Amino acid sequence: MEPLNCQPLPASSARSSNFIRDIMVSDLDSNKYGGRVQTRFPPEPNGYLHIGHAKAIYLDFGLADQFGGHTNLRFDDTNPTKEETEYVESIKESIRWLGYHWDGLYHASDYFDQLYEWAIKLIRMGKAYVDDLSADQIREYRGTLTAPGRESPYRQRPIGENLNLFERMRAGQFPNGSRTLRAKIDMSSPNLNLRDPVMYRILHAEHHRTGNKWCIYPMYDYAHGQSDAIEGITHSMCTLEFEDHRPLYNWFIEQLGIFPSQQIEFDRLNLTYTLLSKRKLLRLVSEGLVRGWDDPRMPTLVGIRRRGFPPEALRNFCAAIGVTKTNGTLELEMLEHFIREQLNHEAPRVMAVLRPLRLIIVNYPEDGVEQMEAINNPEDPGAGTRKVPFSRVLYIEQEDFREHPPKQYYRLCPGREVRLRYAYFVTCTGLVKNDRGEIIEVHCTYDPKTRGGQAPDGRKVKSTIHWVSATHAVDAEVRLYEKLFTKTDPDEVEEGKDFTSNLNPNSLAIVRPAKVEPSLATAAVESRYQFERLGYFCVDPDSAPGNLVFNRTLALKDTWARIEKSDAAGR
RNA sequence: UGGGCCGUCGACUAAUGGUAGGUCAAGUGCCUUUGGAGCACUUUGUCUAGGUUCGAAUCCUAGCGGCCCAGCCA
Repeated sequence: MEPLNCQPLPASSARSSNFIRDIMVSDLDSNKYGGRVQTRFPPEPNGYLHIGHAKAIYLDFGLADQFGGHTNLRFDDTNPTKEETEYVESIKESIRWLGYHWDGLYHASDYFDQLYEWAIKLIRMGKAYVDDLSADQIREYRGTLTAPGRESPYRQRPIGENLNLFERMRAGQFPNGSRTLRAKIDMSSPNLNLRDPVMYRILHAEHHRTGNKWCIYPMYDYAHGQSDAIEGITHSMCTLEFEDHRPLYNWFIEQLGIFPSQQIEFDRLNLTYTLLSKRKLLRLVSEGLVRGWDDPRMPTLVGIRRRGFPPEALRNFCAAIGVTKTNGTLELEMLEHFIREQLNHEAPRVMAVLRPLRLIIVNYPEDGVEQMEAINNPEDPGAGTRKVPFSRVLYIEQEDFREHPPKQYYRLCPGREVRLRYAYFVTCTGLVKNDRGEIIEVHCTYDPKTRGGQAPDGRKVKSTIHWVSATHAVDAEVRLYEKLFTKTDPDEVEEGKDFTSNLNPNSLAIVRPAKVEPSLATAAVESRYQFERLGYFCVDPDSAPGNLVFNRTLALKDTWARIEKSDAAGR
């Protein structure tokens, strides 16, 4: 057979091999699955997807795609007490947002009937039995990591009795927890998962899809592999902690003689300054430590989206980080790099002033207004230009003026000439302070011959600063985000404390009103911009006409900040 | 201390017995109408000890270190 891996791969994935791709290539070469690659993404609908899932999605969908394969979306809904339909739509929406499309849409619950039949088959084969032990007793009988378990007294129950009892379990004749169906494997196995694992438990609970049809529900281990087999999944990827489950995954498939799906485990994504545990994220939300699941500081996909991370950047990130079986933690900076790279490429530039300082051009006509031509995106000539109104009174950034400039500070200060981006050279001639000694106004003269930003005599200025025209500017609320936690490992805490003690008190700062150029007045929700010299910003869903709200996605890399920092450290 | 998995620059990841390479981070310089972006250069690495081999990150042995497993969660 012609190896499919000879086909050119998409540019984004044209990098070195990884062990999963190697397995796929080898399976294709050996024709193990008739030339097919079929994967699945199996979220449990009990919470929101996070950046860790983005990696799984990238692998499940992306890898299959590279070999012309297919990917199913399968909701792993075997526990009605935890799962809710409200999560289903959000999960689907996040997958679509990331840019992926599933082939089949299934639920583990679609297979409850088949799973039940297979359970009966295993009972008939003498490979499963109904156990009357309580949860506590089962734990006791299971043994420990170092000591073997003991067989349940019900283990040798006759097949007919097992059949009868299991049927009555299903019929609802027994209360929750009173009995289970267990696989009969090996109570002395060093792998705890093989010590007669529970296949079914009694749960008198309404299921979000099957309603009250069932009161017994399959466990993950009994449901997952068989669901894979039913769908003809060839490569079933999951995270490392399931390695110990693989022998069980294979055991059910072998006993049942069904399609031999194979489970492949990879390393979960860990990021510095980031928590990716559903339980802890839930605490942040329920205790009001963030504003919700889609708070832009959250690592959830809905949060990241609201923050303004482009989906393409996430895909590039996943492609770059690779996949292995090594447990590690990625530096957040790696993620941020791919966000900036994408945004630099696609975000239109605009001017906005976060902390306005009035600048008056004393030699400019009182009511003069000019439309200055500005480039929308220097990285993309096709993005064209726009007009930005200029007038006598402007706002500049407070940070861009110093009465007493430190060394290496190139921005505006008394006597210094700088360029106003896309406008004129201006020279500071004076300043005005209030009673408290704060600078409230800067006075400048402009050189009319430098219109557009070039001096005909060829003289240079050391810096260019951004501005908005005071009369034309639009007010906006700007939400500035920083890392949610102060420690690279948010779980690193003193005795008696938990991760909430590592919350960064400055993770959200609201600036209001910021002054933005008028072209932003009609900016659509979710559209992404670069505020020149400041960073990348996007329009928050809270935004409305006349009430603009922006989120800072990420600040630009700031060489000056680094100079200041190392300067302070050096002193 | 039963079992499983894993150890390559500060971080992540390639090299599939044959030149230890890439990305991020850090640093230096160039360039610049964003102190952005870009470009160039630089620093740092095969857990340890033996062994096999002409040749070992790769194979073998023994250590050391890390992660996971005792839910009727997934």
